[in-house]
Amino acid sequence: MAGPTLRDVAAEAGVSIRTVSNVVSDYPYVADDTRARVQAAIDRLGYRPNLLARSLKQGRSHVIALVVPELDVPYFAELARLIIAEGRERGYLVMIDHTDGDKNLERELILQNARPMNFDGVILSPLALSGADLSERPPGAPILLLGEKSFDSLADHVAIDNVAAADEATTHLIDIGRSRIAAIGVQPSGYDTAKLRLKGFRRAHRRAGIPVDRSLLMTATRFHRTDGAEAMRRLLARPDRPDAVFCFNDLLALGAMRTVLAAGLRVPEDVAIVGFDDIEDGRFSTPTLTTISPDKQLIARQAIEQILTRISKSDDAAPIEIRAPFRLAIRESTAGVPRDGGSRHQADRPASRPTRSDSQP
Amino acid sequence: MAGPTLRDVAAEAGVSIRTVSNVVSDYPYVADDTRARVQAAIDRLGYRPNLLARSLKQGRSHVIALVVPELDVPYFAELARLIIAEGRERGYLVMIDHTDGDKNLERELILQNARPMNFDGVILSPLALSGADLSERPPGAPILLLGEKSFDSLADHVAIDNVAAADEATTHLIDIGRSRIAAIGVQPSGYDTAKLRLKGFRRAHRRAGIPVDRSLLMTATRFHRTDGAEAMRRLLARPDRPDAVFCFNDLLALGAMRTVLAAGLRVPEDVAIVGFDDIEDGRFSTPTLTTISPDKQLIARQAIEQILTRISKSDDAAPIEIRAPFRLAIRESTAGVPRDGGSRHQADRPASRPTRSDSQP
DNA sequence: CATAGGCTTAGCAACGATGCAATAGTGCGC
DNA sequence: GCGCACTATTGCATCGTTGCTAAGCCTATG
Repeated sequence: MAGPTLRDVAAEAGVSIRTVSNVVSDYPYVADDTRARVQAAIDRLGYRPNLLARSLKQGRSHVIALVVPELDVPYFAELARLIIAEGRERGYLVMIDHTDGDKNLERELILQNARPMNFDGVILSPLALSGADLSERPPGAPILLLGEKSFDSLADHVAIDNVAAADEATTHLIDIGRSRIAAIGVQPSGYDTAKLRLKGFRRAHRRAGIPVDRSLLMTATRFHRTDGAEAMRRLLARPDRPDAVFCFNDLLALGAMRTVLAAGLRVPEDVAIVGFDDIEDGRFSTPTLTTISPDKQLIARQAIEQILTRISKSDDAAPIEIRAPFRLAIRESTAGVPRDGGSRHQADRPASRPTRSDSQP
Repeated sequence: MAGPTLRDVAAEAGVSIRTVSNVVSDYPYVADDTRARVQAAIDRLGYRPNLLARSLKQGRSHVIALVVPELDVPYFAELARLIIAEGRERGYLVMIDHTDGDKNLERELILQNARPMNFDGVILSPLALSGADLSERPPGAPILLLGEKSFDSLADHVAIDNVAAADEATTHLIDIGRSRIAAIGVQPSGYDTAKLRLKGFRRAHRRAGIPVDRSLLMTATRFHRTDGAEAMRRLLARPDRPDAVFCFNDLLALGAMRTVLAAGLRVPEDVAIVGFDDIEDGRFSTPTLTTISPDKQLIARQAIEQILTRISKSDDAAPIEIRAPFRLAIRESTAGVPRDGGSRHQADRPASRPTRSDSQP
């Protein structure tokens, strides 16, 4: 169970523990034949350094934690994968934990006291974390936030410009001729993401001179398919249903799409849909989903790079804010089909989709 | 950066380090007032035990690794979430890593030498790992395999009965009147999962007295949507296209479904589709996806329980095999719509789906 | 009154590694 | 011939914690 230690290798090679350590850590002043002898002993015994002991001594674990609300939400899974990969390239292990939505407060607290496991840093994708929570954090491993700018930045963060992105998505709906546009994903309070996306939604309306119908702002406690489906059901039950929906994430959008289609309506002809996040599902739904596509690869890289900088330099500089790029991926769910008023049941399903503004894998 | 240690607390409380340790670990023979004094000091300083040091001393890290091929494949993400949760309940941290498909061999090897991080155990979901690879593993942390029975079991494993499940899925297609049934996901070699599912597929045919058309067995190098879409494209290009498809996982099925719908055909009327895994996407696709639904919750629990048993008892008993239950979730993609020969373009989209054998969230 | 036994506290060594710096041995220049 | 720079190897202390065990005290019991 215990595995060989430096001591065992030293005995095997007939040198001191220290010399073995020197070989392992590539210390230059080791005679060639000694090095060879030690290496042979290492191979023979199958020695592997005990990272726990090394970490303890060095005061650094080479592990960073990634905390997301829910790992099985595709956006987070995709991001987690990229962050793990980025960390690995730099010799860091990434430990994932999830807060399960609302329980986050308690979990968050545990993570702010994250010293226990000796994470060298924590990358946190907050749901309902306030600036106050952050400021109460005891000094320890650096924290980096993914997503929203949490009030007065008390920590680094990496995010796309949510307002601009939501604006662009909404403007796209306006551009294809929609005017009764609903929003799904509005949050009661505290959730920065939703706030910023709503802000962009409003801004687009303002610029286009279209009033926002407040009754079309649908709240969603969580950002799952089922919430999107439910919100859309409420929307369809109204006499004056919307002709487009901007959903604050792709899962909401896919849930909403399901409801629209199951009700016998067409997407985008009757209801155009735009999502947010560009998860893979949306590239294979029917119709495929128009969505805001953040550059996840870049987000992952910048997050890791920035937190490693903090770690290595114990950098006390002011928190920085990193803007990652995004683009609007236009697909079939808004397919540029012009709004044509009453002819609601004109065609069957088109045999092949006409426009394809975005590559389909 | 360093945080207070036992020593600091001891000084603060005016007792020995050992006594503080006794308080922290709930040793019963500590005088009440001493305990109170120490606790106060702990609170005042914000002391948190250093788990690295504790692990080093105890020779146990309370971390287990979960290695999956790809974290952003929904099935694995869902499973990972459950396993993390199960581990957490038992005081274990679960560290996730992914092998990225084929690179797995090298990564696997690293993980078999997983001692570095001092994982107490490794839960591995292998893609192309052979029994030989396993037997070469140096003795160390116990390994548990998720999924297929890898030849002569050299490690515990938890899995559903893939042959029976594939059989049931295929039989369902036969029961609703299909006879030209394709399979998507056949693997060239070495991949146990695919082999077993193909075996069940054949068995169902044999029992029903229907010959298997080998040209309908579609290989797929990976199990992604795009592979399913591509395979289905090849199938549809044939003059004698199939009337049903059994896909070896849900992603393949969703990709295949996309292709069928984009070609202007109907699911299930023209082509019925069954998947495997029951990922959430399939419950919200249109049509919703009939699929084999393994009891993931139970798989996660049993995997954690079994590996913790091995860890705690350093149990040398023979490897055991745990069968998790599954069921066939019948949804719209096979919706019991009877096969009606030529009338391919009969109806428009049904306004509301007729049968609903499975709950829709 | 002596002794056993329970309570309470603490000292020491050790987990496996590395930082620091000392000890030798060699070759070189002046 | 001596000091100095450089190479090669090593011992000791230490990271923060816990296992083991001793020591002191107090109470109950024969």
